[in-house]
Amino acid sequence: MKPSAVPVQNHLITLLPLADRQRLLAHCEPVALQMSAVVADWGEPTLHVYFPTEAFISLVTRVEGHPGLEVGMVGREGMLGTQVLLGVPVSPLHALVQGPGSCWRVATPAFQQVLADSSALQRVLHRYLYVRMVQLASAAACLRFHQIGPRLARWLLMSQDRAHASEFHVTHEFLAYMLGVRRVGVTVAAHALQRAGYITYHRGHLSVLDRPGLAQMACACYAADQASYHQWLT
Amino acid sequence: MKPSAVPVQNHLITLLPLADRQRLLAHCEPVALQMSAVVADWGEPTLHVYFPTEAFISLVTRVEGHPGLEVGMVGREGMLGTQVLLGVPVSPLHALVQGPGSCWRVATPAFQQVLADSSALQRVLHRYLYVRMVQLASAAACLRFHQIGPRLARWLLMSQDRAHASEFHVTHEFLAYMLGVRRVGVTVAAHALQRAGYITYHRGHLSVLDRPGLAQMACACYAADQASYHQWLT
DNA sequence: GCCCATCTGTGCGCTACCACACAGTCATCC
DNA sequence: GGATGACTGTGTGGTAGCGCACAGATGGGC
Repeated sequence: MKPSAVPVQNHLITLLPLADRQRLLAHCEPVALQMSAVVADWGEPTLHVYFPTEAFISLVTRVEGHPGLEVGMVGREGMLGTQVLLGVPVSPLHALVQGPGSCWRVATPAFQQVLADSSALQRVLHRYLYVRMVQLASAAACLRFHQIGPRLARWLLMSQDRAHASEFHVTHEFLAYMLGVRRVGVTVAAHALQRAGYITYHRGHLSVLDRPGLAQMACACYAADQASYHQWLT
Repeated sequence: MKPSAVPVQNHLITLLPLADRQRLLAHCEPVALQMSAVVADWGEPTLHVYFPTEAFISLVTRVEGHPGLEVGMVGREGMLGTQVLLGVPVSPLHALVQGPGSCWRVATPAFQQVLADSSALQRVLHRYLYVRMVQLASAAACLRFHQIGPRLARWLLMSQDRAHASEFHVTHEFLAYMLGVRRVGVTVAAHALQRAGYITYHRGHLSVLDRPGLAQMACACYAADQASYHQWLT
């Protein structure tokens, strides 16, 4: 749990040429995000943008009469606060820390300044925003067509990627919230994955045992998301 | 059905200051989109962007093993080709003409040029893109939580808004494709709306009779989408 | 005027998921 | 070490929507 000696980096930032990267990092401050912290909320002003290095964050939309629904994740591969790229410093989503850890944080005005001065940064983040839109569209189809089991498997893979660990803290209750289903539905699906030997869990602690097994179980959206990310962000 | 004498306009364009508007219109050419034409396709290069004036277009995502799923509509209030704003001239979605009619078309390079020179245009279109993202997220939740009846009612309202007419050509089969459900599901839901006196239809020709009735039937996503559009685009 | 393709209505069995309810198990805190 | 709260497993009945199959209606083409 100690910060590693080698500075952990955010992938979007590593894509920048040295000069642009340094200009951005000059305005970055390191912050540690706590589990379950709310980093952004519906309709609230976006005071900072975040580039996770260890932490990862779930993006949750809402619809009246329902508790919420995850429509994206942001980890070391991404950025929180893309709306600032569009000149709209108001968060459209709820952002919940799902994996604690370090993060770069940039105040919105400073970020806008750096962005205006760096076409390389614009290029990278515009592409990232494009990928998010593609993923948002595919998430919609996934929600409509795919069943709990494959969606759960996909969720676990995505979380594992961002947690950089094969174990993490998550309860069935929380998973149900993320996936927009009942807790019992998650219990049944998770049970099946456990019986297949792909995962094991106990009172909120979950371990991935067989990643290829999970990948086989997951819906194709996982691979599709990966592909579009890699297509546009090296 | 004749082009009106008064030039019909696209709402995004009318939001521009006169100078910027004229600069953009100088590169626009009028085109008439035919019913069922495919204006963009998955992974294809975006050679033009479109600003509908009479026409309207459905945006369709896909997921393996399923025919497709509508995730947005573009009519006089919007623009097709927002990915160009992000420097990615490749279409992430399938774009299908759902209401025929006139449209402004701009070649991608010319559009990029005008965009670079007009901060007002950037501002308007960035906001539009933000609204599309919000709507995409809410569409995901709508797909997950809402039933066919309310979703159908919402679809009809959205189409009516964009068709500028209370009648349009659409079959149950097509509606099923858009909504991601079986044709039979649409038949049942449409039947209910007809029995309630909100709509009437016959062999592919549908008329909205009672718009307030439909609005009452539709899920809250309709109002939410409207609200976010008006919040950011006057 | 007839045929045929298209469009709409209906029926039947099935599945995934829902709502609600409750039991068992385990960690932690006093 | 006993109570309490959190977490997971199970059961029962209900419903929305699915897959499949087919029947009736109607408009356009010949």
